[in-house]
Amino acid sequence: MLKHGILGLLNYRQMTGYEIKEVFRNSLNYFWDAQTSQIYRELQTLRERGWVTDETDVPPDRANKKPFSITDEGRAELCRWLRDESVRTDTNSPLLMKTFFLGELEEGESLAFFRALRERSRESAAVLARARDAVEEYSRRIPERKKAMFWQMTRDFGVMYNEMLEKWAEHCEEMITEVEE
Amino acid sequence: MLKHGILGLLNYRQMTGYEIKEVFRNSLNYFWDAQTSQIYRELQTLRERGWVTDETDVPPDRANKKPFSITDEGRAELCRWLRDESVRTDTNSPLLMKTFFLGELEEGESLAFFRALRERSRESAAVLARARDAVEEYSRRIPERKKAMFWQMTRDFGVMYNEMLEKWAEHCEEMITEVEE
DNA sequence: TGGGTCATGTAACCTGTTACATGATTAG
DNA sequence: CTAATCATGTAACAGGTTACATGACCCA
Repeated sequence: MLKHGILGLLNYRQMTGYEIKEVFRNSLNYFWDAQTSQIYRELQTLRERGWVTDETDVPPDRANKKPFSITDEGRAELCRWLRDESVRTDTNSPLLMKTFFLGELEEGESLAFFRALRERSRESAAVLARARDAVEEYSRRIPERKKAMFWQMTRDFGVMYNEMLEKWAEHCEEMITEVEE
Repeated sequence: MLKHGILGLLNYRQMTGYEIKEVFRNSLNYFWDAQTSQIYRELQTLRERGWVTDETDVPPDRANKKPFSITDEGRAELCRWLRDESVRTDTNSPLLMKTFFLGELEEGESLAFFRALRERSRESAAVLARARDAVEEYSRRIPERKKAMFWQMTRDFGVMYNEMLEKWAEHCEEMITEVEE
């Protein structure tokens, strides 16, 4: 998966591994966490597959920089992946795994679990609220207005998911307290 | 993660690897996908850690069955995990990764993406609707009513997530068509 | 007796994580 | 000059996937 994320970024422009990491940390962080070690490794395999190249016509401004750019094969692969029907339906939720077995704990403890969840949800809501303007601001500086729309969609997902999560946690707390009476 | 799922199930009762697989396939399938190969491997490491044992007092009804049961250490570990604050916030969403770069495709294609998503969402909604009664039915046959409540919560999450997903997909389709005019 | 499903695995691989090492460049 | 941060990696591990192998049991 990270492979295609990297391809997507290199499709915008030539980048070094370090820059890729920065973009993930600053823009894609709320739906993907990328380790530098993995980024550098993936860049090697992408190069072996001929999807990216480190031979760029624009030489780096620093000696210790190693910029990569996407190849035509890489662009083809990016589109193939985007068109691919089989969108993994993000199964495997550690959150629900835990919830499923939460009946083993005392009422107080399971209540605390959902309260902590709501707390964290509120925190990310604050982050996402700021993200809206950041995306708008950034998109104003690039030519392709269309792309910014899809970036905003991922942020909107975050907002809606958060709202849902908070509602769900509340619902669970009610279920627990109703039984307790 | 699967380790603790297995511990949770063995905490209900003694089970073979095959039975564990069946429970995952029939009850936990909409939030976790477990391969048999992994289940058998995890059972070995759980045994090595002393959290489960294959030495059971109740001998299997079939020669080729190998039932496992949870140990006191296993139960302690299960509770430790349930109480653990650091609930991984399920980052890394392949769905959003794809959405982020969807601007590379034609409007028609990106619209098709969200329509397909809504279609799949409606399908799982139907499955989850049936799941409600299944959980109720099953819980009526066991003594611990309390546990069934948490099972229902995971189903409710599924329902709410699905609704959210459908709304989001609709919202995205609107964004695309509004720009297209 | 032969096909289905019950039942247990092994091996290779892929993706992501954790911990660590190291050199180059820049700002104070 | 020195500390921060820019920049590139390696090694070992953990968790999950894919493909395959194999034997027991049951029912028609």
